[in-house]
Amino acid sequence: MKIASWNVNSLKVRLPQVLDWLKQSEPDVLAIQEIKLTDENFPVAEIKAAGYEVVYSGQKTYNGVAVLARQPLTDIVTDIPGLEDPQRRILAATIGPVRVLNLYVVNGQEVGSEKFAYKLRWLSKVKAYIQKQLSEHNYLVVLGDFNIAPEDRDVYDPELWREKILCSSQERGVLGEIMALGLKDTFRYFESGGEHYSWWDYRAAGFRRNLGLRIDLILANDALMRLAIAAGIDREPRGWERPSDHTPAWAEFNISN
DNA sequence: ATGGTGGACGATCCA
Repeated sequence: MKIASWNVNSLKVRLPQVLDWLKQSEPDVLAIQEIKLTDENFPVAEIKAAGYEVVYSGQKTYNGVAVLARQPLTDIVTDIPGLEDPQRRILAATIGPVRVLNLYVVNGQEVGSEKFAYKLRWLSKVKAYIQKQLSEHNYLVVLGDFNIAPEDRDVYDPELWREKILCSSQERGVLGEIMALGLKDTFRYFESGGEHYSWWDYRAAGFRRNLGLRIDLILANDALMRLAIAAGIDREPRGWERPSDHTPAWAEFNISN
């Protein structure tokens, strides 16, 4: 089972690229973030025609998440206990034996800002939900745009980004707490080196110069991690015409469905 | 030089 994550930065603009990527990469599950459209405007027919079932939690202009899968998606959750939030950032679904939790983590703008406080609050509620999900499911994947670079090797210039948003000790601390519940970074199970990124700023020719951060993560619980056979980041879509600023990350597990 | 680009939307907000 191949599971992928991609912040598409507007599904309206990126739908053709999503369909192209599905065809060439053949994931069993694709979690997408920042669809930036309402449920009424979700392109269900196009995605079904590509051979995928889909569930979504949309919002006008900002945020919005969806999960595409070759098999039925069940037990859908879009709101979690203790988090009254109009922003559509969470979508949990079960596909075959695997529970999938798709997250569009709050960006946070700047360390110490009101949005930063919201980010930490949001993460603490999500952490509690993940703890509960771990106790209820044999196989759990938590994936998405985490808006946190886990370590310095995930950042093109760690000194420039030291204690900045996406890299601060507080953000890394909460991510560490979440992973300590029993989740591992699938990418790091297979690749220990630096210069592997999933997001490059549109500005300052970030992609051309590989000035990126690895902030799109696929975490798996220990039982599922034992079945992991590969993980990676597909840089190709970031080089396409009119790209998202993120590129897809993926992980493959030795389970048939 | 406090910039740059991109999406949504229709003046700014968000990333």
